[in-house]
Amino acid sequence: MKKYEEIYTDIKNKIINGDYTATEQLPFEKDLCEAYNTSKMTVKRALDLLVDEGLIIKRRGSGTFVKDLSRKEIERITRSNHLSGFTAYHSNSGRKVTNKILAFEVIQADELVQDKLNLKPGSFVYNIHRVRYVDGKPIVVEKTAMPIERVPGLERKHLETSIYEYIKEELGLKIQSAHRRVTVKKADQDEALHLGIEENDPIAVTEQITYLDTGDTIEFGVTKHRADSFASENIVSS
Amino acid sequence: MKKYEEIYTDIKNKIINGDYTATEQLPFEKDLCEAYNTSKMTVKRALDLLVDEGLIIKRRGSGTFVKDLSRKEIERITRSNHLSGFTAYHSNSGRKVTNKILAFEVIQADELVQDKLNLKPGSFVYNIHRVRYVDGKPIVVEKTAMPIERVPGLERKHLETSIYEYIKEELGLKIQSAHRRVTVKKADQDEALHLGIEENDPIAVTEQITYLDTGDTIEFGVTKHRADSFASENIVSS
DNA sequence: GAGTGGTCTAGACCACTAT
DNA sequence: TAGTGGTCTAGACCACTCT
Repeated sequence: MKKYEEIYTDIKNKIINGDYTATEQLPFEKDLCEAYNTSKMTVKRALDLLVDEGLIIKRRGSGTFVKDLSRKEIERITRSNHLSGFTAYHSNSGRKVTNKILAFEVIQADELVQDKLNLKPGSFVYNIHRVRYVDGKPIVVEKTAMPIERVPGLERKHLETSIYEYIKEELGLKIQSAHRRVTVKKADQDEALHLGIEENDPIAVTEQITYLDTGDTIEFGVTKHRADSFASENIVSS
Repeated sequence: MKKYEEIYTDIKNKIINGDYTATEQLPFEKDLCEAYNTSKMTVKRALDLLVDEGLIIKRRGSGTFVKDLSRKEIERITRSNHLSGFTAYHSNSGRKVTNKILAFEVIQADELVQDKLNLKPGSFVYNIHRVRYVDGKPIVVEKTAMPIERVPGLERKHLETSIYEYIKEELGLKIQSAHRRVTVKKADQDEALHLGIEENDPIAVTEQITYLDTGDTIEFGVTKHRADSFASENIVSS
């Protein structure tokens, strides 16, 4: 493990365990350098990770302090959301993910998809339409477009489990980031039917463009979430 | 301006202007060091900002590349949302923000507020309840709790314009970050009335804890948004 | 093997805060 | 004025990709 990760993890654990409590001052960078037998840049980097994560703040001229966080807020940050797919996310909690496939076809990308995925006119994409269940309960209905040449050999069986797993494990591709947008609307008849809710009930809509570590787009997806199983968290800075 | 910010801005502009296009390879770090007459760490830092922002990706052993971004996606990222208050955000677009004050009182923090703001039992907070309008149209209804000792001298007139402005300009405090959570629900009768929508229409609910640059909590707010004027965007990594 | 980006160092100097 | 964190350097060595 990298040195700055070790320092980061160590200090983070001390905050979680209460060795450093809310608003408490951390040792100075100079002292941390000695304690961890390392240089200033490395300590700074470790601390900056904690700043980004929202656990500490730094004040030039004064020192470094744990934020005025409640226990619950620390917990919330701790199990913070890095990018993980639907299947991975829910399976980690020991729940069972199943999918109903409503459509699986290859079509020419329409203008919206072309634009979002930055494709040439006439490009072909998989068009995937699924309802996704956790422990038998419908959670989201999802429409996804994926450029066929970037996901060769995609089959129906992959949709029934996890497309991301296929992309990662079998194709050996790495997903690097996703650009996400959350809005809110009334469920139409179709959405209500699939999600087991009433028409006009509120739903959350997330639009997502996913990128590989090569920088190429791999997916444009629009996901409709049942209101009772949706939450989105993030930390805004500066 | 700091050197790494200059490099960051320069490269960012080149991407926005199309000097570097989607999927194009950037010069190597070594060459950028020469071009900007600086050291590797500084160039790396500038590039890492662009990575965080979602504009480029780096591949060890290969090089650095512009992401496969559409023009619209570049625009979207460009006018990206740092932390800005309601008034500042909407006024920047030349629109007029007004507020209707439904409640302004000092009360003992209830358990929820105590917990979120990490306050001692019995602490007093301002309890503020406002409807906020942009160009006369109701956009959000907002309930905010602020510890009185951290916002001394808050008056009704500040609520009618911008509390953040008072905090920043008159108290000289600096807001550093906010922890946000987005959920979705049906509007109740009260919310519908204030927002000018129908009961049971969908609304977005954001819960926010705001921190000063001292690390202290300054605000716990719950905001109900009209669906037609709400969107939340973010980039998820790793 | 040559070349990329990633980590880390030891230290200089700067901007800011406290006293 | 002393001490904090912030920026920046010049260079070493490592992990990885490509050919």
